[in-house]
Amino acid sequence: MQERVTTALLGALNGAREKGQLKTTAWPTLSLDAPKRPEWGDLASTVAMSLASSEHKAPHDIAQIIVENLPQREQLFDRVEIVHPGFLNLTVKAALWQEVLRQIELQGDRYGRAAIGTGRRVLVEYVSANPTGPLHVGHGRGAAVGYAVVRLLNAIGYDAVGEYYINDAGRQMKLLGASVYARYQELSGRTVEFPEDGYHGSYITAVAQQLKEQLDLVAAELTPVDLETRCRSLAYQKLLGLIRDDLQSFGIEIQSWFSEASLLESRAIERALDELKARELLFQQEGAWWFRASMYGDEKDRVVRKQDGEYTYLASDIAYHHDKLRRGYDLLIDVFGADHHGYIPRMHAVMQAYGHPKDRLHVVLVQLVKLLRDGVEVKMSKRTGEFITMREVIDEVGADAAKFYFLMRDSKTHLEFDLELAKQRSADNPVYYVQYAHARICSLWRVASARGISRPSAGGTDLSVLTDPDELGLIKKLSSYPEVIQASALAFEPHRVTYYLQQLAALLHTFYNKHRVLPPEIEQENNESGPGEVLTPKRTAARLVLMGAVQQVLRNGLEVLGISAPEQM
RNA sequence: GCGCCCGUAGCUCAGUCGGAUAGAGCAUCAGCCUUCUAAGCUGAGGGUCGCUGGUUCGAUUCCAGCCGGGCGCACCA
Repeated sequence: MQERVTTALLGALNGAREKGQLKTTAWPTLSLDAPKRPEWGDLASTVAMSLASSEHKAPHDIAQIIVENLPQREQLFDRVEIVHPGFLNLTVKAALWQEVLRQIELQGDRYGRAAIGTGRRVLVEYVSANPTGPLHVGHGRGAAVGYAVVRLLNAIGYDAVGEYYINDAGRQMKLLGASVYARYQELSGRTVEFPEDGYHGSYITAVAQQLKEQLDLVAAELTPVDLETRCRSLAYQKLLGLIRDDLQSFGIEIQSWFSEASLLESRAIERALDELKARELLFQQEGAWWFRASMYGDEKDRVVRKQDGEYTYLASDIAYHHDKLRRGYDLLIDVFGADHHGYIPRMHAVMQAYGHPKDRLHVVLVQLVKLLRDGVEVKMSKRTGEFITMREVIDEVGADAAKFYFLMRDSKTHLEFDLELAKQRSADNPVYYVQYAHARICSLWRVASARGISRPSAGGTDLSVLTDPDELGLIKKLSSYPEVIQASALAFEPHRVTYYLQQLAALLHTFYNKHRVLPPEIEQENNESGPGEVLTPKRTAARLVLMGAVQQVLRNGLEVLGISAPEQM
């Protein structure tokens, strides 16, 4: 609908220019908002006001010119008004709104999808937690956001893939091995010194316990060093398996897993750095190799290879992003925890060092989650290994509620997550509010079929009876859904969808309480379906079509976020 | 000290490519189920959009400076 009106406005502007009434060559972007007050029409444009300065005309006069040149004015609009100082308020014909319902029925699951990104490949890297322990709540938010971003991009035509970068090389892995080794020794009655920066979490002991039998078999044949190495690889597999399981229970499907260690094995790090050397973007100083990040806006140059010959984490990351580019992705997205924001400039520098624009990489920041229980903060400490795991949250509140909560707020702002609140099956919990709207409509189908009323198709139903403000309000909301999806996807901001769904659900609940869709079971004298209206079969049919469209959009919206749409609650 | 993010109702937060009287949920108060799911609805109260300047016909939105909160500034990952 917005598209149709925008086209008409553009036609008016071009028409006026041909007649010499307007001179501006490049029109500003025509944005149409739904005005706050119903008497201001369905859609409003501020274009006349923004043209005022370049045209040297009063906004009101420009608006007048636009109105005079508006093509198909009679067919499209019931009312066209100019309001001081130059608002153009348009009231679209009800018949056109009703048309939206036919479109939704026709497009079904595809309603809201678009082809904007067709032919462009995107790689979204998210979670990427070290496989040295279970995922915690913060990872859960990153997972929900990353997954939703992938689905949103796919919805508007991009070929987007989610990838998990496994940090399975370097110091953290060594520490993991040493920690498990120490716990294993303890379990076998020997005492060894626990590594200084080792992992203290109780899950390490649990892993050691689980591996004990396996390790006992080989313990006698291996040197302590080899045994520790064995601990490392077994613990790594175990923990990565747990992470995969956790993500699966959370309903997150990650298409691709990329191992950091594979970069070392394949000498990809060397090759990636050689390429930088060839471009004279590496230099040696004090026995270390440095990347000239400062040439591309980072605050200083960064070490990629230490004095002792070891690569830094940045070296792996350079090679990893180099690899992503080589794999031919048009856009790279990294979902980072906000505590890594200092890393962004150097990654942008990497992009440019390889000759790409820096916005070829977009970083989505996800702020930390403040976990509460009954309003009291639950403290987490990485050092002692005491933290709330993602698994605990899923078990306690369910995957749907957890996802919705994580996606409710702009990911770059802090999020309070109250476990008790998220668990409550009440108005306090927005996910149920939205799902309930969906289930209520499904219930209509059940009752209708029990009473022998079949579901009408939009094409074969007279929708002209849908003129009530509540009905038109719902339709207008439905018609803006595709725009919401596009804007949300292009901004990488899934929270816009959760917000939209809550608004749509609110309109549905209001409608549902105020108006009837199906006739009452028993014939009644009073056959009112709402204030001053009579429920005729015609009205029932039209409203069923409307309900079907609302259900479709609720389902599509939940689907794109990876949240279920239950038929019964 | 430098850099990034945030500051909107008592609380948690939407909104902001500059627009008309700033929104939702929670909490508080008052109502609504013999008829399609009350996990719902209706109404009421509640705001110097952190502060001060600037740009503009118009600023919560853009710019600058301050104040407050979070995070980051390794030859760690």
